[in-house]
Amino acid sequence: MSNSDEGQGATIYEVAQRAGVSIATVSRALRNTGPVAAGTREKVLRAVEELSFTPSRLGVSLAQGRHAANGIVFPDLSGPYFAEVLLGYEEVAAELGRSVLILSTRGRAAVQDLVRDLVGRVDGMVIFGRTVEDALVDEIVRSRTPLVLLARDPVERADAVSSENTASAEALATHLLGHGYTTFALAGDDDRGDVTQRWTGVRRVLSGHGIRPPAPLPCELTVEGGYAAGRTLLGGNPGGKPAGGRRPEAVICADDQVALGVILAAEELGLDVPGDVAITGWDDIMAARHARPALTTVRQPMRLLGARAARALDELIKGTRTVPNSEILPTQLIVRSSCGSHPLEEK
Amino acid sequence: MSNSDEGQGATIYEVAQRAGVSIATVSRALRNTGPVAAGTREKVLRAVEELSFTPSRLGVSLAQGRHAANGIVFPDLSGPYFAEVLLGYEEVAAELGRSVLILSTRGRAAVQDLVRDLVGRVDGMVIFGRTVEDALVDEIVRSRTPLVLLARDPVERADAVSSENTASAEALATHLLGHGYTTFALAGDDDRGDVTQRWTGVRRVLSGHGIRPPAPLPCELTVEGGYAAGRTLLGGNPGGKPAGGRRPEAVICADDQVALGVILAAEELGLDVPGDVAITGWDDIMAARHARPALTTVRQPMRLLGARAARALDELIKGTRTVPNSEILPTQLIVRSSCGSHPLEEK
DNA sequence: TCATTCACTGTAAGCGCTTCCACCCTCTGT
DNA sequence: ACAGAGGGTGGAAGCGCTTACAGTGAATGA
Repeated sequence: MSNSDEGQGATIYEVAQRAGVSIATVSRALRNTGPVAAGTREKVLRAVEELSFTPSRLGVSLAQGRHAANGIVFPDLSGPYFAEVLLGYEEVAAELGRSVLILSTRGRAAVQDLVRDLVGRVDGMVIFGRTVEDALVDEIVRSRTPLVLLARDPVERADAVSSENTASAEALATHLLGHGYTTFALAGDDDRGDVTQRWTGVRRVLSGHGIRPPAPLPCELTVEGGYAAGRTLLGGNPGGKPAGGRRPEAVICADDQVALGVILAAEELGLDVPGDVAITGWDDIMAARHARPALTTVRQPMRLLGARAARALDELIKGTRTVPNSEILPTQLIVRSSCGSHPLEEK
Repeated sequence: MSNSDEGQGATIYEVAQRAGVSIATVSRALRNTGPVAAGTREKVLRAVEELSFTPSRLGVSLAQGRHAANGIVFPDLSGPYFAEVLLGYEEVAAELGRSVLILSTRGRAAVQDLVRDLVGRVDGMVIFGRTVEDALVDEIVRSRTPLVLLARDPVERADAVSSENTASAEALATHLLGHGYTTFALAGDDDRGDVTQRWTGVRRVLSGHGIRPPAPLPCELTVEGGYAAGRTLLGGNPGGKPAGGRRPEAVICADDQVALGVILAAEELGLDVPGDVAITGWDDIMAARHARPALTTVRQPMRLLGARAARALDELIKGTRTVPNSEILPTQLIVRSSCGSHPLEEK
């Protein structure tokens, strides 16, 4: 720490000159690749210290032909779901010595270009659901960029990690049937693959019990979207009547945020939850536990999802594994009070 | 789209060869820098198309001496606060043509090295609160890397963006006094600069009313941390009695997550909120509105915080502005029911 | 004592791009 | 008809690093 103003960073040449050696030796000394005499190493390290030298990442990457970074594309960062996944992803990536570049697509005009740019900056990518259109996904796969698809049905020659949807949806629907409900509504459908799977599970159970499954009411997967959907489904729309003419006994929501919005709408319409209408979510975000009433939902392992994606990507990048792999993580039905009263309520 | 297997991406040399021109011309044609005959441009573009050429980001960056990317360091991505800020940040950064690299420090061993690595990958950095120790911040400043500090007291020669804390804390405390409370507890103190400012505001008001301000009970700024703090403050600790010997009438929490935790603890201890104890948060995260009871809190413009930081950083990087700047965004007291009953309750 | 070996070190060729500079060749103005 | 002005282009020098490859000298074994 001799120089308090190091300016814009020294290069390996200056270090070499100061240490009286060649740049090759400096590189070797720093990366422990190839032999370096103890004395020489000493001199190099001192010069490095004195100049507070840090190798230029750009130079290193260009020479090595790798970025030591990977990217992730998601629709939105608002709401806990994606944040949690990102958390798990970043954690593992860091552990594996990779930086993380993020790209959120919501409301973005030139998604294609942004994604292409991102691809050029990383060794591998994770893409969430249907944020990127199929043609581009295909282009990425063909460019041999390691790719992991998250929460989406697999694609040829790319990995996929997602959490179980259909079976847990069946469990959820079965539970609701156990409450005796016979009229249902589905809120939220964003063309997201995982949501579609959930509806499939629900439909299957309802059909199996002779109930004609309702068409999902599309809405944005946010509290606001859920609120709007809630007004429509529960009768607050201009017509004063619910869509189907009759108010459903239970509203199954695509995720927790939608459910929270529907609860707000119900409250505003003077309906009691779950007395007048049962409401369920999906994800088990923090607010689900703290909501009034607490939300019955399906917990998915959000962090783990990100973590697994990061590991899968690492294998692909390192070439440890070359055959594509598809992983499905288990979920868990969490019964709280929003779906109706229970003798012993889970907290 | 002639070739369905492009392999690992063509270089500018191959494009040049195919177009029958020099790489200099290809570069000029692509970046519109310098004159290129119409016919030539045509040939180049065709070759680019045929090879589906994308300039290597590494090459471009190395030649231009810029990354077109910036970084952000935050303690944790769990919880809505940081996610929201990140959202605003990434949005503006993308708009300005910069990628975003993220680094979360919680539970990370070699933070220093990770941060240094990050610095080497970007044109500028945003650092949250006290995630990075002062010496390193100083080192970054000296290295002339554009730097914006978020939610933290300014440092010489670096920008700072934060939201107002002290005055709104005074408003909050004043409001609570208006309810007639005389005994208070403060929950949460993570050495975060912004929290300290909040306590300062609260203390000032309490002192001004002849109330001896309590020492904050340190706890992690999470729901779990808040729960633990709540048990201690409200009497659920092994001793069976609150810390001060007497249960406080109001618990002012460092943020909403802590408040939610304290509410859980209160509930578990059979206490009514706000009947037996009033509780307030800070941030106005989504769950605050949906909690039972709904949380009185101070809303801070989380997205805007990120957005402003991104813009400030951009000015610094572009050199549009060279003098450091410090910006403080306004906050707003949101009164809901957790602090006591009100004639007309805000929703 | 001499041919080998081997620990060290330097030279230089990339990695893929941008951009200064020089060059050539049409157009102008006179 | 001729100097001068540009438009259009290629050559080549970087940007900062890694890493064959080719030395150098000292130590080894016979």
